[in-house]
Amino acid sequence: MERRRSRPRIADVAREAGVSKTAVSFAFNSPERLSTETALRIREVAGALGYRPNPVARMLTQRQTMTLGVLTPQALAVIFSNPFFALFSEGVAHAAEDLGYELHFISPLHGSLALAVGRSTVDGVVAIGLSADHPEVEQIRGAGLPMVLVDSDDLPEHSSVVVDDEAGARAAAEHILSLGHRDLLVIAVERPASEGPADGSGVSGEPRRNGVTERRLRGYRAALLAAGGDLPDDRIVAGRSSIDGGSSAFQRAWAMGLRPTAVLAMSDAIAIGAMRAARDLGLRIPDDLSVVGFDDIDLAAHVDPPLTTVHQPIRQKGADAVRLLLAEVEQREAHRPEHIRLETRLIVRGSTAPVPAARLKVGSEFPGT
Amino acid sequence: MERRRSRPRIADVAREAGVSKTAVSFAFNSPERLSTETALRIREVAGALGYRPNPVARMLTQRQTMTLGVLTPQALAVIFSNPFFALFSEGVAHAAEDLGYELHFISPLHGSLALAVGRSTVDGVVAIGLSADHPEVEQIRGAGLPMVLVDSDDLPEHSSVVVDDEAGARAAAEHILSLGHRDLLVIAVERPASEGPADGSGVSGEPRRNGVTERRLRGYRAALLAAGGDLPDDRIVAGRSSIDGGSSAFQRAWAMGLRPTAVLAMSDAIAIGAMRAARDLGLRIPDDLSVVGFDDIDLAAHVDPPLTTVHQPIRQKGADAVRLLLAEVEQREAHRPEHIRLETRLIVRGSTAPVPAARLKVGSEFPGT
DNA sequence: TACTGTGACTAAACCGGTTCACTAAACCGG
DNA sequence: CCGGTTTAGTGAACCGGTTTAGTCACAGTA
Repeated sequence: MERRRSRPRIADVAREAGVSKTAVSFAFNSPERLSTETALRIREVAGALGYRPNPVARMLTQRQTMTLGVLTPQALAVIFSNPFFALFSEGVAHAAEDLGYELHFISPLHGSLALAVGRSTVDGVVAIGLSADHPEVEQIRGAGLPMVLVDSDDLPEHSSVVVDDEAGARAAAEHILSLGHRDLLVIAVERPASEGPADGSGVSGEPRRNGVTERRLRGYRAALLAAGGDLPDDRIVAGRSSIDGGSSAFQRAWAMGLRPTAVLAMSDAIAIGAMRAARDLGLRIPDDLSVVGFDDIDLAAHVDPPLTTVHQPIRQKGADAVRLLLAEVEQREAHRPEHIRLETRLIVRGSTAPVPAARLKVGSEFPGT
Repeated sequence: MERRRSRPRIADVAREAGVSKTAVSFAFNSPERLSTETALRIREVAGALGYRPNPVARMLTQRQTMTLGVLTPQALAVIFSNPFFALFSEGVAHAAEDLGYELHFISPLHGSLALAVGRSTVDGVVAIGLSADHPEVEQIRGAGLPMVLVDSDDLPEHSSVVVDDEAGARAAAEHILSLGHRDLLVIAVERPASEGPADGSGVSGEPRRNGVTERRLRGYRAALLAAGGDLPDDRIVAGRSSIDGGSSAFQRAWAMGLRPTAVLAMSDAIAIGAMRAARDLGLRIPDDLSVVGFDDIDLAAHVDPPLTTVHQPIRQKGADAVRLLLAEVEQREAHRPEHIRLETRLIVRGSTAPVPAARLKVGSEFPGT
């Protein structure tokens, strides 16, 4: 007696139940087309055999996978250690689950995002943090795969979700200026190595050239300009968007001789790292140094002192992206791309305070002006 | 002229290039079986047509998906907000990426994990935190899908990865005891609603009955027993494994009149929440209250004071699980399940200190003994 | 009795690839 | 020039389902 080691197929069930493959298929998908007894009997036989319809075969005939992709230019391992991304995924996951879709994370495979995209079996993609000129954007468009861009520059052909980064950054800078600070340090998110020039030069410490960083920088600048100051390049450093990244960026700035009274950080992780580094250097927060973050991750309210930061609706960003994507996936024809811009909001907590008296310059002028 | 709206198929490329489907397939998968020029020409035609082999069809014929599933009994949204899981995923993702596999997260779909498993197209699954008697374990075995269990009780048929929870918990308790503490509070991870009894009763605050909680409880007990004490049920409370969960669990204990000098928390998130709640109640840490966590997530070293905790190699757990799973996936026959047990290590930081003098009982006896 | 309709079920085509078995032509040493 | 091996390529079967277009038996109607 030969032992069948592979899973039973629809044909096995059909033979065993003495019906056609079609009948078995009907028994599962449209039982009303069969007499009640037949449908029941088929399902019984199927159960006894341990039959489970092969989902890959089903995907092939239905020409849809009921799976959505989340595309990121960074490795999964990096992604998961980023609290911002965790929140975003939460939003995406929630919406996808509600609508009955599975989720598939697409990140560079063997260093190649193109390869990963080619292999992936999804009905549509949410791309996060992918600059609009990234080559994969073109690849996905070429493949005719519906896509929603999040935190990119707007592309007319694709729906998109962004937050008003510029207004948020401006609010952060205005808050700091209103407290009398004039000597600022901006810590941006550095460009990851994978996006750097091929020769590997100038990778570390260089601000990312993508939309988010640019927009936030514009916001900071706008506030400073309105107050009669400006933001010279040597007041901008960059680091990885993590606690350690913020920590070492602040140390680097300190070593370069900078002695700011306030730090504008482009992410909460960076802000928290900067606070740690500052404290290790003997500074008290907010007495000696004010720090403002960006994002308002859950941790922000839980550090000591609680972090003043720019809140952005991260979960909602994920949920909205899925909603837009499904609108396109489910009614392919006659679909017009939609562009959503969500608002930000400054949340003042304990990490900012008036500029220390000792550092107060006469008339609160900007240094050198 | 009819516009072809669907993607080109292999037959289109074959026709356009004047060759057979087989040749096109060869051009991509085994070009050495074709003359160099033919292979090149076919690829050119394919490129011009924007042809991309349909990965679903490929999966069907190859009968493998090059995708691994990560199975969790909780909703994705919950998962992503859990730093422990983020670390674990990091380990899984790293290993999977190295080996050329995609990752697919499987979590309850419309509340049904069974449905999600049925739909998923994976070559094998890593199940985390699924108790061994969970019905889905049986379902997956029935489907003949390779599976590795993480943090469950060992099942002889499946490979598994666990850490030595009992020894870790014992080390934590011994540390606390050696500092003179006798009045302890244990905060366990509560059973999630989805695992509770159907009538919804007794869900909140009840410790989870899965292997991890049990093993850690045993470890705590062993240390206490060896020191001549014990761990009555009213010294154990439970909360969600999050900062807020720990916070409210501690508040609940306090409201019940408990005034411990030390807290043994079953996760760092809970420990951090307990510290916050304690501080809000006017307690100083570690002067008035010592707190020990479990896991050693990245944040543990970054809170104030830095958290004393039991380190477990979370990333490695993920990586090892993938390694074991692939051993089974890639050579289905003649495979013997393997069981890995990783070590834990107590990391003493700033959240634990000798019992406050005011609370020191004569002879350091246990209360009531 | 012939005609029409309906309920229950089926054979065959199809989804889009891969692969097995085979062939025609070129090559090759003796 | 012969028999055997390589090279380059092909047609058909196959993966495991769904779906289209019937077939067949039987009941109802004129």
